[in-house]
This record gives sequence, C-alpha cells and structure tokens, in this order.
Amino acid sequence: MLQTSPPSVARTQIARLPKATFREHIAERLRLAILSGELLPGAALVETALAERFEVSRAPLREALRQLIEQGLVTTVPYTGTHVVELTVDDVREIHSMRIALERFAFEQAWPLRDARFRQELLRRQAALTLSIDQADDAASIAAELELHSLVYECCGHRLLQRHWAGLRGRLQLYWAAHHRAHGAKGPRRDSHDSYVAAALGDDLDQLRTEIDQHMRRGAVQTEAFLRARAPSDHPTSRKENLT
Amino acid sequence: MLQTSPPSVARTQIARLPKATFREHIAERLRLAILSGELLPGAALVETALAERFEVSRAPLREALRQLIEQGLVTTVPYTGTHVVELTVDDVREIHSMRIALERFAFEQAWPLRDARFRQELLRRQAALTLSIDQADDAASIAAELELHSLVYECCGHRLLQRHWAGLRGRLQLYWAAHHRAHGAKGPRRDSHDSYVAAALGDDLDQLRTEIDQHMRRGAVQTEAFLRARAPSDHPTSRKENLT
DNA sequence: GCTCCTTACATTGTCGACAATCGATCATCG
DNA sequence: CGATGATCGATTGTCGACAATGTAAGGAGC
Repeated sequence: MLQTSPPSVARTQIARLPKATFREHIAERLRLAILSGELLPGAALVETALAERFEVSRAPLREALRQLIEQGLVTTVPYTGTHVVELTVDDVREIHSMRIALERFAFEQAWPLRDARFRQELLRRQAALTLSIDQADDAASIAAELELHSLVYECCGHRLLQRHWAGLRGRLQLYWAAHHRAHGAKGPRRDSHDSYVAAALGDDLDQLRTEIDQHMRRGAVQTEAFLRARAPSDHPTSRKENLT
Repeated sequence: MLQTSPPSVARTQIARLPKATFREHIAERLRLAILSGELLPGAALVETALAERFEVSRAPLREALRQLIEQGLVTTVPYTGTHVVELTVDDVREIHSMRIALERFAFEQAWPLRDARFRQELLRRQAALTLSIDQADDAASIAAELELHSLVYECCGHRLLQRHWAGLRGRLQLYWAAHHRAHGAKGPRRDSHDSYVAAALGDDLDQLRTEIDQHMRRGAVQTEAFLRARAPSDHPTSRKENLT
C-alpha cells in the first residue's frame, strides 16, 4: 500500500490545492535553499533581508523561520541572530545510528506488506538512481538515493514513522549537500545499492538488517571523514545574502 | 554519563538564565495546558482569546502556536481555525510501536554506559513512581512513569534520539492525560515496572528487549481499549497531517 | 419546500512601525 | 597600557490595525 506514487493519482487530485499562505511558500523555499546547499551551514539569516528578498513583511517570514527552527534546520538566539545549523561530527554519528534504527524498524513493519507494486517501485527508483549517477548529476543522485530509501517508509503506512524519517531525511540531505559541494563531484557509487535492493526484495529479514547496518556505516564513515578533514575546528564562515 | 542530574550543579548554575521572550513562555504554558488535559483534544484555540488571556499581542502567540504545530500537538487550517490534536486509535498504535523501536535502540546504545549512577537513578525514579502511585496521585504517577522511561534516553547521550523521544513523550502524555481524565483514577499499577527495572539493571539485553515489547504492548492495549470504548465511530477520514 | 445566491460574522493572514536587547566600538579612568 | 563603562549600529521581539478567507445564517427565486 504505497501512499505516494504515480499510480495513485485519485487521492492527490482531491487533496488540498497549492499552498495559499506566504508562510508556507517561504518555509518551503527556504528549506529547499538550505537542503540544496544554496544557503550554507552557518549562514546568517537576517529577517529584514529575507523579507525584502521575498517581498513580504517580517511576520510570515518569522513564522516560516520558526517552522524551520522546530525542524532542526535553523537555530536562533533571542535578540541576537538566526543561522543555518552547523555541521558536527557527533551529529553525523547520531544521524546515521538513528537511521539504522529507523530503517530497520521500517522494514520490520513493511516486511509482510511488500507487494508487486513495492517491488516494481523499488526497482524503478533504483533505476532512477543509477541513471542520475551515469549522468554524473550529483544533486539528482542525492535526491534519488533519498527517494530510494524513502520507499519503505511510505510503504509501511506508519505516519508517525514517516514524520520522524522526514526530519532525519532533512538533516541527512543537509550534510550530503555540504559534502557534495565541498568534494566536488562525488555522489553515491553506481553499485552501492545493489545488495540493499536485493536484500529488500529477498526473504531473509536478518540479512537485510545486516545489509542496512553495513550500508549506513559505509555512508557514515564517508561523511565523517569528510567532516574531519574539512573542518577540524574551523568555523564555517557566514556567507550572507546568498539567496538566488 | 547522565546529562541532567542533581550532582552536577556547577554547570547548570552558570547556564543561560530563564527564558526571556513571550513566545517561549506562552509555548511552554500552552504545552503544559495541553499535556495536563486542561485543554482537551479537539479544543479550539482562538488566537485573539488566547492573546487576551496571556495579555500579549497575537504575534508572539502565533509563533508559539507554530511551535506547537510543528511538535504535532496542535493542528491548524489556514483562515479557518486551530485546534488541539484529536485522538485516534491508529495514532496510539503508531506511538506504541515507535516507542518500542526507540526504547530498544536507546538501551542498545546505553547498554555499556550503565554505571553506578545509572542504577542509582533508575531505582530512585522507580521509588518516586511507586510513591506517587501509593498516594493515588495519578497526574504525578504519569509524570513519574515518563521520568522513569526517560532515564535511558538521557543516559545514552544521543541528542537526536532524545529529541525524537521528547516528541513521542509529548504525544504519549497527551493520550495518557485524556485517558486518566476519562477513566477517573487509573494510573499505572504499583508493580508494573518491577520486571522492567530488573531487566534494565540485568545483563541480558535480549531479555530486556522482550520485556520492553511486553511492557509497551500492555500499555498500548489498555489505551486502545479506552479509545475504542470512548469513541467507537471516530472517522479516520481526511485527517491531514501538517507534516511539511 | 428546496436550492442557490447573498450577506454578515468570526477567524486567521499580513503589514508597517516601535521597543528591547545584543555586540562591537570607542572613550575614559586607574 | 589595561580595564571599565558609555555609545552606536544591527537585529530581533512586540504591538495594533487592516486585509483576506472561510463558515453559517438568511433571503430570493423556482
């Protein structure tokens, strides 16, 4: 029972129309700007400047910021300033260990729910990932990898789990964006998900658990090494006014 | 390595002073009002009325509401209204299954970190819980039970995990508050945590996993039964999550 | 009597201006 | 020369008023 996928159009057609309030628009665009690396970690977010940039007053902008703060993508100190969250080695460790726990749980929940649609969609997303890698489009590769991993969360029909995954996914994307931006072209490897997909389609849940552990740990080690090499104790400079 | 505990006073004395902005005060008080059952699930939250009650303008109040919305305690529909979240049977199931996954993960992380302080604190909180139950103070019992379970999250020093637990804890408390309010006096049983504490202090991680499963499932069944009896024909229809 | 349109009200969304606070710079004093 | 206190600019926090939108009641037409 996939919740979001091309075949099930009926639901999404009746769902609420495009966002109506400024706050939602702004929150979404700021979120994308942060996750894509357009706004670097540590960058200052000045309300007046952003308000002028979006051509709105500060009220809806502040609420959008509050939204991002609650999502953990932005931090603020009263009367002082607002910044995109910084990158820490410990954060990466925590994110990855949490990822293992959540994705294992997701597969346990979804294990008996895997149907033909699941298998088909999994292969489709893997193909999309491979295509992005072949085209050397790193931004698309990151997005495709996240889409691939998102499938199991969508499949198990666990809204709360999906909510937690959404938060985790955001942070993950944040780090990957910085990673990619610094290392230049270095997206996921072409065969990096073969064993993952194979295990997800197989019948051995324990094997999949092991595969998830290994897969995540590989990614963690990679990201961690980058961070340690990049900024041992260096404040990522606050590049202001980098919006569009 | 406990993060919050009586012995380490030196740090907390120098830490930042109490909150300074209206928004934080309001968010905290509203949160407590919701979690304590003072504001029942489904209750309408009218901005003008709340602003008048708190004697502030709508701006900080709206930001506090946005904070609670992002935490999942409040829902809002643009131009229409804001309400305390409703209770659903599915939500309870999801919360409890998620609890199992998170607490298992927490114990796995904290397993080698359990020291004398951990054991001492665990017993202390269990004693506090037992005391509350003996005094038939149900509100205190709920709080005490949550405190008991919180220990492992504090112990493992995993900030991200603690963050997720905080969100889950909030929802849990919301349901328990409604549960208690409806059923009258029916807090946790006196011996309900004996085996839990014993397993947490023991050396058999697998046994603890089993104990967690059973413990949570007991609570889930109880809460579920209450909800089904209370609102049998609750429309699971179009509850749009403000997941963003 | 029923349906559709109009209208009024309640509530949220947005705006511009003002106040409070923080950080840095600079002057003053020992 | 160093330390302390005052001043300035920048940024966020708060306010009151107005606009936009959704909901429900009431009336016109059939």
